[in-house]
Amino acid sequence: MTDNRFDPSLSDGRWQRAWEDGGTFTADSDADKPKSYILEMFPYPSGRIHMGHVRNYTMGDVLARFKKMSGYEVLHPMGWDAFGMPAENAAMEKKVHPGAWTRSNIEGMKAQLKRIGFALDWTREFATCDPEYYGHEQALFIDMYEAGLVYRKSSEVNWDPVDMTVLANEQVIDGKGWRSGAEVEKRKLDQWFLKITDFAEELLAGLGELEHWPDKVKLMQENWIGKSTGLEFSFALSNGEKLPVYTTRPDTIFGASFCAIAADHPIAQGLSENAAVAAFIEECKKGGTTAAELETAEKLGFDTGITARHPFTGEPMPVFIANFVLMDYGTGAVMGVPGHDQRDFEFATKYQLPIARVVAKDVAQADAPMGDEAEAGDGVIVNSDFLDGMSVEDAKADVIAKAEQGGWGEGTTVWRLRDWGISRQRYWGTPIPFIHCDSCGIVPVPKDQLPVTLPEDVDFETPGNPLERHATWKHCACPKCGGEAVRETDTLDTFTNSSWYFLRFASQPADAPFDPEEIAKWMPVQHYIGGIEHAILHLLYARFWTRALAHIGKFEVKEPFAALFTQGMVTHEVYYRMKRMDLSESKDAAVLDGYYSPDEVIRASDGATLKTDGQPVEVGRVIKMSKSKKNVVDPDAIIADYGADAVRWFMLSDSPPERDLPWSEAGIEGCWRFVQRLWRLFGQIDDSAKGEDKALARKAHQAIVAVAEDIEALSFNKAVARIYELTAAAEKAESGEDRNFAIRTVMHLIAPMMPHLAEEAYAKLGHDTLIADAAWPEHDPAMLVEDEVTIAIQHKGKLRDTITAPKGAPKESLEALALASEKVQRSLDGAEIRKVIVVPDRLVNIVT
RNA sequence: GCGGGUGUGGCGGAAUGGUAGACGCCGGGGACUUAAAAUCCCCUGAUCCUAUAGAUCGUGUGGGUUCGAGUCCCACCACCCGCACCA
Repeated sequence: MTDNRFDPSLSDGRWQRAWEDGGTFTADSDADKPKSYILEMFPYPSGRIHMGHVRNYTMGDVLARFKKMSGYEVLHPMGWDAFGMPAENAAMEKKVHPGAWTRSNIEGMKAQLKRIGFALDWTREFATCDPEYYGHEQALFIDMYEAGLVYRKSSEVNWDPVDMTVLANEQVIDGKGWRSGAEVEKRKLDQWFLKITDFAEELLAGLGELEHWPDKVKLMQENWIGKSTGLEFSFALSNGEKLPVYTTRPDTIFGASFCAIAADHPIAQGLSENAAVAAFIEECKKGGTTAAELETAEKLGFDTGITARHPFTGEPMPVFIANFVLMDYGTGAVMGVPGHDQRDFEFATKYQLPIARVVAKDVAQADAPMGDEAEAGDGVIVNSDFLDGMSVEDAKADVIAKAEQGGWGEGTTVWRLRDWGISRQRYWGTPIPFIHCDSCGIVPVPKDQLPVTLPEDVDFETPGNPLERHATWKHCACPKCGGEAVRETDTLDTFTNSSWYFLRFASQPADAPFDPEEIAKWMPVQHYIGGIEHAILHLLYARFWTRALAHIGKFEVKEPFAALFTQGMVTHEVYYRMKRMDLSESKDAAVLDGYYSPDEVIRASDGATLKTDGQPVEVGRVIKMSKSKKNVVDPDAIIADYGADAVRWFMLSDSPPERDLPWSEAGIEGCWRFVQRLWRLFGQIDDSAKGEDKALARKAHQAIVAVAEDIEALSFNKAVARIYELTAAAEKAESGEDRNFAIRTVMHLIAPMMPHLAEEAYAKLGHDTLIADAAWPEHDPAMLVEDEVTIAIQHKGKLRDTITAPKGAPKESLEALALASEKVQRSLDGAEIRKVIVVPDRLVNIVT
């Protein structure tokens, strides 16, 4: 390489090999240093690394390298979330085995990651489709079964007719399969479940201790868990049956004027011999589930003719089948209090049921007429017999107490969270390690027979579960009685695989899923970084597995991730053309003709043209990179042009990490220029030069502290800005000891961010060790303090002048200096000074 | 509908209640060069202006607290995200 130009095509590989050969980033759990576990959400091996991965892993990498330089033993592993439907889809489309497809993708993506120079401990790499990994998962699953956390039940499931599989509630979006987009159907199947609801209270309470998680994510989980407290009680019905209902507002019980049950409630079903009832139930099922449809859906009811007896007044109330009552929440039946619940209000208005006021602002307002909507707010109870005058809270407690004393109801907690249905009728997943025996029932596979491995010879020509169709795989002997039996052919939801992988990274004995002593050394993960799209599913399941495993005595850790960071997406503007459908001039007649990728387009400051024909293309919004919009930039191509460090620097610059990062060609060019600028600067260290530059030295010491703080806070964009400032100051400075110090400081500060450049420069200075192993520079606290400060002088709230004063100058002298300013005097223009506010080392504000 | 977030130059964005626009990108001007690339220097919120000076306005809108508000409070607007008939 030439001296005045940094050549990443030579340097990147050289240092990547040096780190690998030296085991630089291999974590030693026996090291006598404080430990730090840095983890990014592991990728699904879909084929290629994309910019989103690069951004995610660059952030973790900077943290990991910085922690190492700061004296920590760092665990920064990588692996593959390798089970999942894309592999099966590929198998169907391309006629390759899911395993072969997955392995080849892993190989390619691993090479891509290495090309970016991530400080990963590859010795701990695994894929969740490795029999060793999923075998341990099967063992843990059996442990959970034995602890009573796994059960089977016949249940209505979300059936995806395209993927031919069951979906979790979380995987159904607006009534459609999250992956296939197909309309989801209801089916009854025998399913395996994990008792996540046993941990609902814990998972909710645990959120309170997660100080370093984004509030947004905690709130989303809180809403998902959905705790509510209230009263469950039964109405006596005119047909002799009992109708259990659940309410969060027992205080409004005197305002109840009807009952409503879900269309699939047993009582409704029992009446369905009546054609009118059956027709109404059918009508309720038709309603769409999209946001817009629900918003506008009219409240519909069918009067069953049955009446319910009010527990206090004894009054009969009509019982309706209603389309707005959900069977799978509470008891599937509600008491309708139209005055204080908006849905009940709409319903009562439509069917002309009484709307009584039982909550008012104060007792004097007891007879105030109701408006045109329900009053859900706080107040005092009125028109409610013994509750009159009580606060809402007191009345709730009182009614619950009365119900419990009277034995007709009890205070209960209801959760929105459902148990986790983990059965998938799919091939490419962890086989559920159980055997069905006609005489012994359900029998776990003995642990010494684990792993239950997937058969290799499967076909994907027909939809459905290949394990079910396989000629021999499912047939086996019962471990208990030795008779003929069949294996469970369901596999575990892929979210299971990602629910404990961080434990396996921390510790990987051959004969157990993990070693509790090693777990104790590394867990919890100190920084967990990934996309916001996992705010609920993955993060809740991982928290559940960790708690469940702790519950059955596997280790002490309760929460897996001490700090969570959700990074923004990498975005790019879209390029497209419209075409006209007809000859009219109306712009509305134009429809999308097609999208163009950034490398098909020449982008100028005032627009964009297509390379092939030189004609303009439309420049659209800046949105998430996606193949369908063609606004993707391939990391490999960029790295080939600019090297790994320029790309890494781009990922860290400008946008705060939690926000979206707009990719731009100009931006990466700028990063490339900075790489070369640093290279020239690093070449200017001259140890023979003499000369002081206290201001520069001070800047360098301040940067050491500030950049460290910024990295710890993951404010990479701020760290980048400070490094630019120090670089510019060092460039301008006269050569001498302090300049050399400043340049060496820059070299160390950029080492976590641009490690190849830093290593190359470090080696050029004659070091035969790695800068990756070097210590973060020490700072001199005395050098952090300026001895001169700039003081702002304000008058009438505006800046009039600035003066330079020694740090810590007394108020009186600052005031005198301020008043001595000619500009200030001009602004004052002889006005009478009423007050002077002096903030030491900051400003003087003169009030007239 | 409920909950949460965001709003600052042409763009990405800085700013413990104390000099708004750090830093980067774009743009303009200049130096070097036969030329280009590369590099370096200067300018770059708006308006006014008697123009190296000076003034006014300016952080979504309208109020408020304060000597002083991008920052705190109240009301509103726009956009984004999550949940959604959850009793």
